[in-house]
Formats: sequence, C-alpha cells, structure tokens
Amino acid sequence: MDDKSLKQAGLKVTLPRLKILRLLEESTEHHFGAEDIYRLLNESGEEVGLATVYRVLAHFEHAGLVTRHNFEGGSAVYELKAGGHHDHMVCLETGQVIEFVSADIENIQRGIAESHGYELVDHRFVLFVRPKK
Amino acid sequence: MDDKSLKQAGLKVTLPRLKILRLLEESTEHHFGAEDIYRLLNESGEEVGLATVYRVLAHFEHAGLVTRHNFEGGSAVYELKAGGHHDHMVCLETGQVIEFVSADIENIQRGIAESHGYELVDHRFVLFVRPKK
DNA sequence: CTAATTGCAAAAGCTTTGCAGCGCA
DNA sequence: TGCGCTGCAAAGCTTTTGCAATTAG
Repeated sequence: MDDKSLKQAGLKVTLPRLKILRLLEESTEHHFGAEDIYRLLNESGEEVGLATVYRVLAHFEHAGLVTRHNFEGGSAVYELKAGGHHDHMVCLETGQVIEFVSADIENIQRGIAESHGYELVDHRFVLFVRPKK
Repeated sequence: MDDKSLKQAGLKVTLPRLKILRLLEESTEHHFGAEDIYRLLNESGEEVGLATVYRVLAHFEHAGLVTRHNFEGGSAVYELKAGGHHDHMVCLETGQVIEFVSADIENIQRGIAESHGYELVDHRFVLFVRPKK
C-alpha cells in the first residue's frame, strides 16, 4: 500500500521513504516539521538521518504526496496530501492547527485570479485565531 | 510626518528608524526583505547595520506599523500597513506580488473562525498564479 | 551493473543576540 | 543623566550540499 503510493509517485521504494510515509499516514497529527519526523523515528528505533528526512520530504513534495507550509515560526511543516483539499486555522495560544473547508472560499478565489488576468495554480489560506472567551 | 507615525507608535525617533520608514513609505514597491532594505539604504549612502534593520522591523511589527509575510523562499518580507487591508497574489513565473481586496473573503472568514469556537485575530490569504495564456 | 539514495559532516542562508559605545528624551 | 538604540561580530536555527559508501531495480 505504502509501497504502491511510492511507486505510483515514481519514487524508488527505500526504507527511509517507507518509514517516513508510514509515520505521516498513521499519525493522528497531520502536521510535521522535518525535525519532528527525525526525532519521532529515531525515538522509536528507526534510524534515519536528518538530511535524509529533508531530502525525502522534498521528493515527496515534488511528487505531489505532501504539501509544505510556511506558517509562522522558523521551520516549515509538511502534511500528507490526502482526503479532500482544506485550509488551516492556527491557534495563536496553543499552536494547534485545525483544518477546515470552505466551498465559498474555493469558489471565490478563482474568480479573483482571473479578473486580474491570471490562472490560479494554488493558494494558501490561513486563519490566525484565539479561543473565544 | 514620519516623526509623528513613530511617536504615535510609541517608538523613539532615531535616524535608522526614520530612514527605514521613509524607504517603506516612498517606494513604489511595497514588499521588502530585510536584506533589500539594508542594501537599498547603503547604496544610497545611508549607512545602517543589518542587525538594526532586523530590530527596527521587529519593533515596527510589534507596533503595528508593518506586517511580516512568510511567502515562499527562505526570507520574510515586510510591508507597510497602510491603506486598507488587502491580500496577495504571487505570480509563480515572475515572482511579482499583486495586492487585491475581496470583501467576500473578509466576510466569510470571521464566520469560519467562530463556527469553530474561535475568535479571528488575523489571516493570510495568498493566491499562487500564472499568467493566463 | 548502474544510477539513485543514504549518512555524516561541513556549509550555507536568514535571523537573533551579547556587548560596548552613542544618542534621544 | 539614564535608558534605549546602534553596530559589529559571533552565535543560532533551519535547511542544503559534497562525498564516499550502500542499495534498489
């Protein structure tokens, strides 16, 4: 199954790639920094080099398996592209990332791009929020 | 005038701060990296240290004078908060940044945050586009 | 067998920080 | 005068890269 995703993506099936893909698929959390992945794997005895984690994630991104986000804070986070498209809400107090979908947003944005003479390729919509008192 | 903005923001009026604020206000371009500002100032004979540029921008951000964006690519860009609020469209071929406003987007997002039990603090909406053929 | 991938360590950005001296209020 | 700001250089982080050894197909 993992094997298949990798092959379909045109990627050679190697141990580090399988380990990383499995971690991304099996975790309840959906957003990981490279350092997180490195730490989690090594803590569970799966030895993978940090440079490899970065290279694997870059490959996954090119292959369309994951998306890279630059939220706030120094480091990027990666997320498996699975399930439908969604956007993100980041809680400024807890750092928690909530996913949501808005059909309205999806509909509006294409019109905006086109009214400026452009073709929409992708978008990033992030809400920064705080628990309601 | 510049003087006033700084005082209103509760910032001590110093030469580097004035120079940077003037650059941000007078340029037709609206988006600058710290390195850009450093280079532009020094090229026009205004000597300012790079560390100072970073510190001034951080102060400006806290004071609400500028917004910091983490688009793609290694470095952050800053933009003067002036005129109304707007969002951004980044052309993937030319790197050009276009600003736009969408009342619909503005209206929708607050509802989204609240329906999840959060209060909206800020948002980031970026469209990645390509010239229409 | 060949080309791609890995690991390590070193290097490369971008940004922040320590400290001594200078400048604004 | 006193506290905050500046500059420089050094340190810190995240991410990338060179290279020799290893592995997948």
